[in-house]
Amino acid sequence: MAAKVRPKSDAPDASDRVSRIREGVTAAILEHRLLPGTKLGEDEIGEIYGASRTLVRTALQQLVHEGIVNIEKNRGAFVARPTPADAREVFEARRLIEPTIVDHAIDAASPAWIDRLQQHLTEEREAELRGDARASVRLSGEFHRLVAEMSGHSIYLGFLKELIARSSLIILLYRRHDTPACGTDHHVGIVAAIRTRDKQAARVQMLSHLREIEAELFLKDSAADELRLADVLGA
Amino acid sequence: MAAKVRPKSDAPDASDRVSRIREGVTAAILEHRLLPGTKLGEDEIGEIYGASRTLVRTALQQLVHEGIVNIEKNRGAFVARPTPADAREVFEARRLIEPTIVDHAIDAASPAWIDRLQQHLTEEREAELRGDARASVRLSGEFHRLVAEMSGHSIYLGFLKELIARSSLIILLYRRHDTPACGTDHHVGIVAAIRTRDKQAARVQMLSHLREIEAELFLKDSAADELRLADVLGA
DNA sequence: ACAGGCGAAACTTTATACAATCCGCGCCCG
DNA sequence: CGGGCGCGGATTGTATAAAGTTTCGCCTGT
Repeated sequence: MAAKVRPKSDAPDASDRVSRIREGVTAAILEHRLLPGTKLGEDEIGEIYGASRTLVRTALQQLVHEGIVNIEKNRGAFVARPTPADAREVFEARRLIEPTIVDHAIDAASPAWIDRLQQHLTEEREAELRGDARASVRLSGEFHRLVAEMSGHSIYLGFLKELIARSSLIILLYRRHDTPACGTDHHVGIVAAIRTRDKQAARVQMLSHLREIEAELFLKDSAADELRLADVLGA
Repeated sequence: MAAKVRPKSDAPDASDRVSRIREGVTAAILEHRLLPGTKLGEDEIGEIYGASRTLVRTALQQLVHEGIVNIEKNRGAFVARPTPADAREVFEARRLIEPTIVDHAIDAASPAWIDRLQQHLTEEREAELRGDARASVRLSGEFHRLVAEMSGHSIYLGFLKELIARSSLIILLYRRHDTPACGTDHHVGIVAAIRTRDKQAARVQMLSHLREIEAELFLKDSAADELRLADVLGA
């Protein structure tokens, strides 16, 4: 038998250099440190992570498939800039999928998972209390991803990961005020519904939570043009 | 040595060699010519398409993200082998998404689209009449993709493309009898409902259509173990 | 004769070199 | 003085070569 311990599948991401690049860039986008339209030069990223362009390139291509990076031929890679139409589609898809996800999450709920959710709520509250906007927005997205992981449905999880990443860009582009990206209060209510295994309440609260997020956006196409112009000039 | 006559015109996909590879392999998988577990060697594919391994590699990575190819580290790329659990997830996701898709398709239905659907039904019937199983299974999947394109929702379309490709592998692995993969009759009924803009009927028929496909599968995990074992021994 | 280990071949992975393309800037011309 | 044109730098796309890993065959020892 093989004496060497072989990491069976592509599970460990940290050991893979490509995954480290991908997750680093993803985290930067989810924390609103990389703005839509920012150019992601291959040499530049390669320098940062001490990797060759080959690896950077594969990482960027994965991000393209996740919908948060665009590659223009012979031009390079850029952080994606979702249009208002994209935004509407993303949130419609989330309103369709996430109530079902939370439903399954209740089926799979164990004390360990409940604790995990509770701990996450604490982290969210702490980040909000100390005014750490970057951590707040990241944790808000991670809450939804956590519920999807809980549901155990890998297909839904994959879809939702993509939707969450795009949502982060959308919120950055189209949020009206400086309201928190994702009300922590709603998350508390959802966790409460999961704990009591009240599927109906959980679905309803998830749905209204998503509606409220979308309601805080300003999705007129004119606004997109304004923002786009402003961004170009600012750059 | 290959045709250097590549005019600088950006033809849609044909000029992109990576896309040509990706679509070629995808078509082979959707037509059940490439079986689950088949090794996809880089040199082998590169030879076929007259491309370098670099391009083959990027194409394969895209297919990994579509869920129909697995890459095992230092081992190579293989056609994916969905488990029964994967199969249940895929069909549950389809039952969730496709009724909504057909709903939107009705909103976007135009005479041109109706004609397109009608033409597709004719192709399906012809393929079935002449006993062309490969064309049949391909066209069955394409019908669902066509409806998704009709809906105009690019997010749903992307999700469904992935689900359809995986479904093709699932049907190949777990179909009980040699029943046609996707009853043409159901498609006829769905198109009729779209033509009359009867959303309720369309949703119901799409749902029962998907249920029937799944009902024709044999998704016991024991079967999966047998198959998996056979593969390990055979390899 | 069979089990076990060594070695070579084939493949994937990674890095680097080369070619093609695009953008910016200066020059020339109207 | 303004606009079009062409050249140079920079960046991406592609191919090829070097490096590491796995697998298979053969050979030896018992």
